[in-house]
Amino acid sequence: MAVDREQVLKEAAALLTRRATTSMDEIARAAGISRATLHRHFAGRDALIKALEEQGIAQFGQAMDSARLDEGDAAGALRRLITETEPVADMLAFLATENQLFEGDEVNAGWDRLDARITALFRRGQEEGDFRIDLSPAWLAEALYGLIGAGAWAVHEGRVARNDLHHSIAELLLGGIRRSMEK
Amino acid sequence: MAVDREQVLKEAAALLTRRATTSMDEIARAAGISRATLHRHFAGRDALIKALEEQGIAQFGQAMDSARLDEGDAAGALRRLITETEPVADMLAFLATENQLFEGDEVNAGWDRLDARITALFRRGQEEGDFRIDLSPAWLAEALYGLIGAGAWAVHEGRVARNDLHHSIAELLLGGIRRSMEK
DNA sequence: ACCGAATGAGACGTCAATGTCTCACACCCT
DNA sequence: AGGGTGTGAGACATTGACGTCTCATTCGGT
Repeated sequence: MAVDREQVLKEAAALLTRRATTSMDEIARAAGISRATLHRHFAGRDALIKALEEQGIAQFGQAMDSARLDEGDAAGALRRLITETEPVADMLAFLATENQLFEGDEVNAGWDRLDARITALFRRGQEEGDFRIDLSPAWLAEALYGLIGAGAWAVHEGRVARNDLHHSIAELLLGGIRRSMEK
Repeated sequence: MAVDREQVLKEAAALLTRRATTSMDEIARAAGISRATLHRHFAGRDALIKALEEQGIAQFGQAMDSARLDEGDAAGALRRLITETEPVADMLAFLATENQLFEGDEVNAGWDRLDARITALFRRGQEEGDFRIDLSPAWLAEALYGLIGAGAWAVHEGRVARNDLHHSIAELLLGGIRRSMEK
């Protein structure tokens, strides 16, 4: 009976996002396996975290591929990205919350690559005259991560319906809060 | 030489936001004091966390008072809030990131009160026709926390200038990314 | 210059989590 | 039925952080 590695990581991400000090034992029990088995699949806590980061990065990268960031207008690409991102929102929330842990060079490099693609998307939007230029691409990228994290958290807390998530994030990011469009 | 309790808490917030497992020793050194002194001022880690939460809530509450959330239009109030919030952004980032830790009833109640005030502000904006109504006040509140946290982090990383912070947050939140104002 | 208070450095004991190991059991395939 | 694999349960030593304590030093006010 092979352990579902992906499922274990998903549980771990959910727990660690809520409480970074969650013990290996708690993670194991949440995943429905014993601590011994958890250690058989992940050499240790560090290895688990690293696997989590790697999978998160891989999934985020796939979401970006699926979103075809280079096609169409930047706003549409951003909407697609947010939609594609939804299934891995927990993972992303973990990455955004815990990216301070990045100490491995590879993981760092992997994240930098993703970040560069996001930043480039915002820059493209600005160059095409679609996005305002008084907000830096770097900030917009950080804001996107923050909103995705906040969204995942809000869903967890039941403050936002999961179905509304992309809409909530995309509309806020693209259109802001204001109802009327006059300055 | 009285230890600057407030400064210690601020440092602690910055560190703990980045890495929740930061040791007492690291916090002490970051604050420029010895571990012994840190323990003299805070009975233990739990006490430190609690003090952090309490001060964060108190400071956030003061920022809300200073912002006079009930005066003028909601957008203006929100701008004032973000401006007033800037000095305690680290604290707020900690609260927003770690509020999952809330286990003490008092702390929880205190946060709920603040959250209610923020939510009420967004609701007022909607009722006055200033804010769009397809985004729930609860989500807007979460988004605000997320953006403040992301902003504090971005400043830490040098990706955003501290002086640009309120502008970056307020403009994004109020106006969104789009340059042009047509739908 | 002096004295009390506060701090820094470090030495403990304690404890929870970790990582490793063994052994028994359940499952699967032939 | 039988061998192989994967798992659960638990024991065990190790590690690192924690909390407490002592003592020398420094700082600050008078």
